[in-house]
Amino acid sequence: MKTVAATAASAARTRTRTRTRDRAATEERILASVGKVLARDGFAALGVNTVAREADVDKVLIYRYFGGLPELLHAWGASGRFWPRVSDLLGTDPQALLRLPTAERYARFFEHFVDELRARPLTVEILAAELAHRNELTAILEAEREAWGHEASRVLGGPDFAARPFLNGLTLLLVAGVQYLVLRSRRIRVFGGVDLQSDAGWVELKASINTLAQTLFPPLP
Amino acid sequence: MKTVAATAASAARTRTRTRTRDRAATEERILASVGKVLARDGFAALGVNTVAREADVDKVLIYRYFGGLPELLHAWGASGRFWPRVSDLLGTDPQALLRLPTAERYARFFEHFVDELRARPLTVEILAAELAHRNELTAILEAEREAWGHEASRVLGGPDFAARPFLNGLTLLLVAGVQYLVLRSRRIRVFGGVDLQSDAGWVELKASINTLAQTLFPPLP
DNA sequence: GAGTTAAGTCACCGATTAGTGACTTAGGAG
DNA sequence: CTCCTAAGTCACTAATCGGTGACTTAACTC
Repeated sequence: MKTVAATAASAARTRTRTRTRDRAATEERILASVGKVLARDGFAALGVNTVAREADVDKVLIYRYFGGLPELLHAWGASGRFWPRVSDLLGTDPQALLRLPTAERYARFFEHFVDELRARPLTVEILAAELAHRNELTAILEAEREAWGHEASRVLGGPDFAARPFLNGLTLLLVAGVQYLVLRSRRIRVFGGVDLQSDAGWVELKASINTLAQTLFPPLP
Repeated sequence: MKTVAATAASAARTRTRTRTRDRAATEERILASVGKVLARDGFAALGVNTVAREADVDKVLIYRYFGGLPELLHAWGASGRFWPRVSDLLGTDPQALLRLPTAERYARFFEHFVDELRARPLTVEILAAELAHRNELTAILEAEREAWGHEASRVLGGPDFAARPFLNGLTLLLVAGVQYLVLRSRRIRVFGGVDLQSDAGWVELKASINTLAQTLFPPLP
C-alpha cells in the first residue's frame, strides 16, 4: 500500500528512499559488484555504469570513493579476492604431494589444477580478460602469475627436471593447454572431439596426462 | 560562437565529392576493412561505425548491402580470408610429412604449427575473440576448427594413436597449449620463465616437443 | 539543539553507439 | 536524349557511455 506518499513520482523510482549512510558498507558493495559483473557478464561489460547498477549505488560514489574505474579495479585487485591461493591449485596438502613418486606427483598436480580451475569461473574470466585486454588489472596479476609458475615448477620438478630440461617446456605447454581448454569450455563445447563441458571429457584428458607421466617417469625397478 | 546559419557545415567534410559508383568495389572495401579493423584494433573495436570509417564509406551501405554487422561478419567469415589453409599448418608438402617416422612427423607438425600461428596476427586475434565473445563469427569458425582438428589428428596419428589412445588427449593439450601461449605472447612477454616474444623462447618449446616425440616414439631398432 | 561534514541523489554534459528516413545524383537501359 | 534504379550522402533519432556540478539530508560533534 503506497497510501501516504501518493506522489506518482515514485512510479519509476526504484530507490527513492535514501539508504542509511555507511561509506564502508557502500565501498564493500561496490567492490563486491566488480566481481559479480565480471563473473556474470565478462570483462567487456565491466564499466562504471554496470558496477554502479549492480551495486544499486549512484555511480558518482565510485568516482568519489575510488577516483574512477581504473582505481576501482586496482582496489579490487589489491583486495585479494580474485585469485585462488597457490596452495589451492597445488592441492590441500603440498607436503604430501612432495613425498610422492615423480610420476604420481606429476599426474596429481594436473588433476588438482584442472579441478580447481574449472571450479573458479571468476578466475577463468580473468584469464580470458588478460588475453583480450591489457590494463591495470591484468598488470597486477602478472607478477603473481609468474611467482606461481616458479613455485609450481619447484614443487613438480625436483631432480628429474634438472636432469631433463625439456620437461620444463613440456610442462609449461601442458599447463597452458589446460588453461586454454578451460577458457574455451566456457563458450564452446567440443574441441578436438573432446567434450569440454562434461566431466568425462576432462577425465579423459587427465588420464592422458597420467599415462604420459607413467611413460616419462617409469617406476624404479 | 555558433553563427546563426551555421552553414559552415562543410568545415568538417572530408568526403564531399561523390565517389564513382561501384557496388562490388564498395562491398570489397567494406569486407577488407573488417579484417583491417580486427587486426589493428581488435575485436572489441569492431562495429558498424568503425568498419564504415575504415572503409571510408557511409555506414548505411553496410546495412543496405549486408543487412547489419552480424550479416557482414558472416559474409566476411564465409569469404575464407580469416583462417589459414590446413595445408599451411601441415607444411608445404603434406605427403613428405606422411612418409617420415612418427617422431619426426610429430615434431615437424608442431614446429610448423608454431611458426604459422605466430606469423598470422589476424588469426591470433580471432582466436582471442573466440574466447571473449560468442557470436555469429565465432560460430562460423567452430565447424572449420573441428574439421581441422580431425584432419590434423589423422595426419599425425596413424597406427600409433590407435594403439595408444592417450596420445589423442596429449596432442590436444599440446595444440591447445601452443595456441594459448601464442595468444598470451601478444601482450605478455614472459610466461613460466620463457620469453614468448623472442624466437629463442619458442625454439626452446619446440625442442621440448621434439624430445618428447623422441621419447614417445623411439626409433625402431 | 545548532552547526558541520559528507553520504547519497539527481540532473545534466559531450561523445559515441546502432540504426533509419530522405535526399541528391551517377550511370545504365530504352 | 530521357528515364529510372540504386549508389552514395546527409541528417536525424534513441540509447548508452564516462564523467561532473549541485543539491538534499542523515549522522555525528560540540
